[in-house]
Amino acid sequence: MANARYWLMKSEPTSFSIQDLRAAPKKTTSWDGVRNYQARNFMRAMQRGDQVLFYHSNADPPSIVGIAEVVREAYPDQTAFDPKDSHYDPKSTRAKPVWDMVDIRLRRIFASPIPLDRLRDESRLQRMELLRKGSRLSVQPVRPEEWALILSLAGS
DNA sequence: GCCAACGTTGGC
DNA sequence: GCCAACGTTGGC
Repeated sequence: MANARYWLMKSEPTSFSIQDLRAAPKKTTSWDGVRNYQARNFMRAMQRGDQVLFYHSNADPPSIVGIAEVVREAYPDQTAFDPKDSHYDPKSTRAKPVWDMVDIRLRRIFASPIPLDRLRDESRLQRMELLRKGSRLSVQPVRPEEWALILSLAGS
């Protein structure tokens, strides 16, 4: 895993929580429903073995709650094809898919989630996309040094 | 529940 | 190409 890279993915726990991921078959899920080009492009850049911080947005408090791993690289998001799905997008067809998803598998749930406020306290994390005012990007890269610091905050 | 920030859409 | 209107995100 020398070349593993690091990412952060947001999910509202009322929609899909890290506990839901733990309960999923093989503790694995498809990260469907992303409808933002920048986030999609980051998913397309993901490689098997890349590590992912799992973030609970719209939570109390919003927090990084654990770690997952990319187990399948980008492939077409089927939910975009289904008119009955809330993520349906007629722009995306089976012949020319617009939206992709990846599969991730749970690695670890933090005993103590790291709240957003705690992250803001860290001068070394000030460049994180997550902390940028107005940032809404749901899939974003994380620098190796940020990853290391966050893991140290989570404890071993 | 509020609302600022953001991305997308569509009229022109 | 501009930009107002709109819908969504997500912290508070």
